[in-house]
Amino acid sequence: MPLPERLGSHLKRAEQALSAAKHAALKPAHLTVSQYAALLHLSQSPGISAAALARACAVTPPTMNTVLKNLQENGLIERTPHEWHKNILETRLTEKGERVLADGDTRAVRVERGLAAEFSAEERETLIALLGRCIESLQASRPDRAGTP
Amino acid sequence: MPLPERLGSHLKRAEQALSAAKHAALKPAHLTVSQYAALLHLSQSPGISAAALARACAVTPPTMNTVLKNLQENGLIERTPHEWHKNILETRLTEKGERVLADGDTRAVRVERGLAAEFSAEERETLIALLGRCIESLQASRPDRAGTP
DNA sequence: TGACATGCATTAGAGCTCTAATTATTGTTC
DNA sequence: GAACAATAATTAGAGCTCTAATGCATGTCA
Repeated sequence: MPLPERLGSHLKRAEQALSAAKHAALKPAHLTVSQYAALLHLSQSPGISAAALARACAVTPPTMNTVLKNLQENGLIERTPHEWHKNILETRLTEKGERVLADGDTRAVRVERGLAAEFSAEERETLIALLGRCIESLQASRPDRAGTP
Repeated sequence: MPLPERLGSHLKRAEQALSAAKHAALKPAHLTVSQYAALLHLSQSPGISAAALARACAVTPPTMNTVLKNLQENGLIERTPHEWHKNILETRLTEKGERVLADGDTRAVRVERGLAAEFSAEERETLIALLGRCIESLQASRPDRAGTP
């Protein structure tokens, strides 16, 4: 099967370009793409557990664990035991985390807007719909992950 | 900016789903997705240098170095000094590498065909074209990488 | 010939990602 | 109450990825 016919190669390159662009954009904020994603979801659901955050960011718990570890070392988040549910660590942004996220967000959104400006509203919808079908199709072929969001 | 409006989140999830599907498909062949990509390009350009292979796979030379190191340890490739250009290591598939690649290729192509079957020919072209514009747009915003394929 | 640019290979270091396994807690079911 | 399932957190280990820096070889140009 010739490479240009494989949807996967195009998909991979596009994601790679996006990731590289965001990485470069977030560098001045001293954030990685993953750290930014975690902070963003965290700001929208304060006190969320690491496992739930992992689901929101579509990564596995151990992955989120390493990301959170680095964020904590940099003082951007704090993790405190849940009041009565002893097996949960509530994760929250620190003040510094709020500031850094705000800075990073303007930079990341700039990239997203630049990309969005490349397309018309109709094209954006088409692209999102097609990507959604990719995701569904690929997940359907993996029964073990059927219900994973 | 709301998350569902960000093209990036959809792009990332689609790539993640594809990568996971391929990883699972290649597991019985004892290959990672990156190793498979390297072997595939290698079979099409025998004797290519590691740097050129890195460009073909759209990764950096050190990345390709680690991939090749693992492939060599598993006896799938061999690297011999270039005849007269002493600074180049020619990389080639071993017989075992050929066999493993053939096995992995049928598995990987199965995933690609399954994904492609989700769409009509027109839809596939549309998706590839839209992804191509994503790549161009994102690379244009990174002057340092302008000419990188 | 010497200085320089180019390209290849490699190392060091940081960070992300996964699977697999372990431990602990909570809530349910018999 | 005891066994069980479900969820959360964590560790271990392998692998990929990047940037930055170094060393070496080749070819070009003054």
